[in-house]
Amino acid sequence: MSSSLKDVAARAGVSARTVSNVVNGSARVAAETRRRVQEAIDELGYRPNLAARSLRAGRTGIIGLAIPELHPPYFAELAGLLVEEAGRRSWTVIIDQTRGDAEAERRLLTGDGGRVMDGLIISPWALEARDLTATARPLPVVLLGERSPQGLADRVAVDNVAAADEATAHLLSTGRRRVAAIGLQPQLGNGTAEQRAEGYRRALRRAGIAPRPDWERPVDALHRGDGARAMAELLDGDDVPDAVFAFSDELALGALHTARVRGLRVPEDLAIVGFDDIEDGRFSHPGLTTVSPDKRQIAARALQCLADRIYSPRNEVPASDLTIPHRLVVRGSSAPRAGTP
Amino acid sequence: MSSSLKDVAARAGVSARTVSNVVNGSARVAAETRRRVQEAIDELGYRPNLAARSLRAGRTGIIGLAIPELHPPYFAELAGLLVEEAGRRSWTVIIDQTRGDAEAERRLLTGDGGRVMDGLIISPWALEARDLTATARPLPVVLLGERSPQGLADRVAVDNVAAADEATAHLLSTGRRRVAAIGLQPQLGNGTAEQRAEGYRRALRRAGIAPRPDWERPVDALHRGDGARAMAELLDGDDVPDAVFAFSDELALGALHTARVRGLRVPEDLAIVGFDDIEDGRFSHPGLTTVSPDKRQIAARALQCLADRIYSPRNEVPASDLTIPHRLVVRGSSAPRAGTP
DNA sequence: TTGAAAGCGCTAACAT
DNA sequence: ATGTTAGCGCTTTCAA
Repeated sequence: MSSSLKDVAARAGVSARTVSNVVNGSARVAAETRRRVQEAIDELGYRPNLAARSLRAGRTGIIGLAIPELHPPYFAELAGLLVEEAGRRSWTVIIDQTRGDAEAERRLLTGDGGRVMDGLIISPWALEARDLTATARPLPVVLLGERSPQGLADRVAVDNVAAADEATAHLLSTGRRRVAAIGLQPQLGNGTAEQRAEGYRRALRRAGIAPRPDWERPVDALHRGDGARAMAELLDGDDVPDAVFAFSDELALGALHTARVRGLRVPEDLAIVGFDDIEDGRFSHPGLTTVSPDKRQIAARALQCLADRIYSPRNEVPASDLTIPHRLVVRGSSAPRAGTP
Repeated sequence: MSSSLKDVAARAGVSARTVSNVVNGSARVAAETRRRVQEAIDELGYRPNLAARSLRAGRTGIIGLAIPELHPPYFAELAGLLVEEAGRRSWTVIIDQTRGDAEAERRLLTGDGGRVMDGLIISPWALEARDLTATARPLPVVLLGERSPQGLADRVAVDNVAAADEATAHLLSTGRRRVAAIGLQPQLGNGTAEQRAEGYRRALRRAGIAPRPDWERPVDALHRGDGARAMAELLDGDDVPDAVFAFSDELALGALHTARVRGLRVPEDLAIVGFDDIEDGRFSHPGLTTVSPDKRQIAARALQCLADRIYSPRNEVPASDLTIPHRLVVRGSSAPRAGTP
């Protein structure tokens, strides 16, 4: 067993109180005493027991991040930023993968199995905001994405409808009229895909184009393979689109893959736009046009929300619903066809 | 404040002991008592305080994962697998990003700032194994990658020399003779790049080719941009290679990017092989030939090492040095040139 | 089967 | 400036 405050105190011939003061640099301690204590600490290799400290403080300094999966580039980047920003606040981050399992999400939210985390940032997949309210949680929670939780919890997200509208409008502006969508998830409750579909349709209608259900392709997950499959379905149809708006960059890269395997030229035969601005899209061929959410801001704001709640006097900070800026990054995959203005 | 064991006990009219028994499902409790207690738990929304439990148990159930950065696909995939495998053991994972900072790595290892973690899995960047021994740690540590710690700590890694040798030999077998390398990191202590360079040179020599220092390109990091830059340097040289072995897939994808921007055909004009088998390489054009380490096994074995130490009676499990299998996955980026056998 | 109580390591209120 | 001590919430030994 490693040594405790008491051991150090004994060795230095002082009381636990004094050692605690030295460790925390808090109260004033005589220089000579401090030296003796520090010596004892070094000799014993003393390290404060954080469990004890947490028990005392009623706080652990640990926050949770719950995402469907860690490895997709979007989540990996976001998680990296959250860990980094959390570090600034001296918080450490526990990562949980919910794998799109409603039960896992619920368990995290209700804190079954015990309270370690001071707060939770969750990117829901299966659950809707409404599910959250059902559970009595003393735990501060921030939702990433999702539809508006109507004051039931904090939420940080981009304006998905507007962003999807812009992306689609951009494709239309390059002269394409036959724009398909990849990435609908009718089976899901979190609403993100639905919002992007709505923006997509809105842009079409504004251009006088009637949305075609057969050009709104559903997917199981947002991985490259799903995008590749959906693209293949589109190309196997009677009527082939000349542009695709994919609801994530990974879907877009999958679609790009299929297009090239099938011998289509991108962007000449098929233009593609994605969503997320992951690094791969900057190095693909052609470069991927995409909606770029300000990920660092998502991370920073989510943590700010959490901090407000954790440090606020006895709950009742009004729930905030923050919209994070995004911008359309145009690259080669949606270049205008030769001859188009 | 949320309710404690005592509150539940009071409400149910039993002692804390009994509530504890119910919560842990441990000792035998009369059905009727259990029901009353459970009712009180539900009513009060009781959740065990894990800090208290940890303090008692002397264990937190939390392990640390320290990696340079979370977002590179290789680390993201590995981290995802580690989180998943840790879950099987009912461990949660705290993630730290060391950003290649020796001081950060050292701090994690020495446990300055206190003990929360029961163990640490670290992928060192700046530190060498030798640095580890300098610190008196009661903390179980597993090294990922690195050179052999000579019994000073557990280590899990692929055979980098052999793998690099295979990759290079594969390029030679497709008829290329002018094989360059991208990814040396002479400033680093962890040895991985050095081992891969060694394997690369070994294969060249075996084929009767003298390694050329100007074709061993150093990089600052393993990102796509670094690979793109290194490739540009190679192409700007007097003498241009017909193949490149990149020490990571990201470097390889960056190199591929540059090659295509410069109008080179891959694999006809330039063959490329990477290392890591990240998902992007499966969807790039052409598909990326790569060394594929068994990442799940890396994760599983690392956790096993940790478990052995954490649960072993009073230290002194001999340090293990595990070699994880890898295989060469051949894709389009290294296809033989037409006319080559 | 259940209760009473000690103690894990730390901080802070109170005392000197 | 430093010592003494209660108590954070839990598990578990000892008793009943």
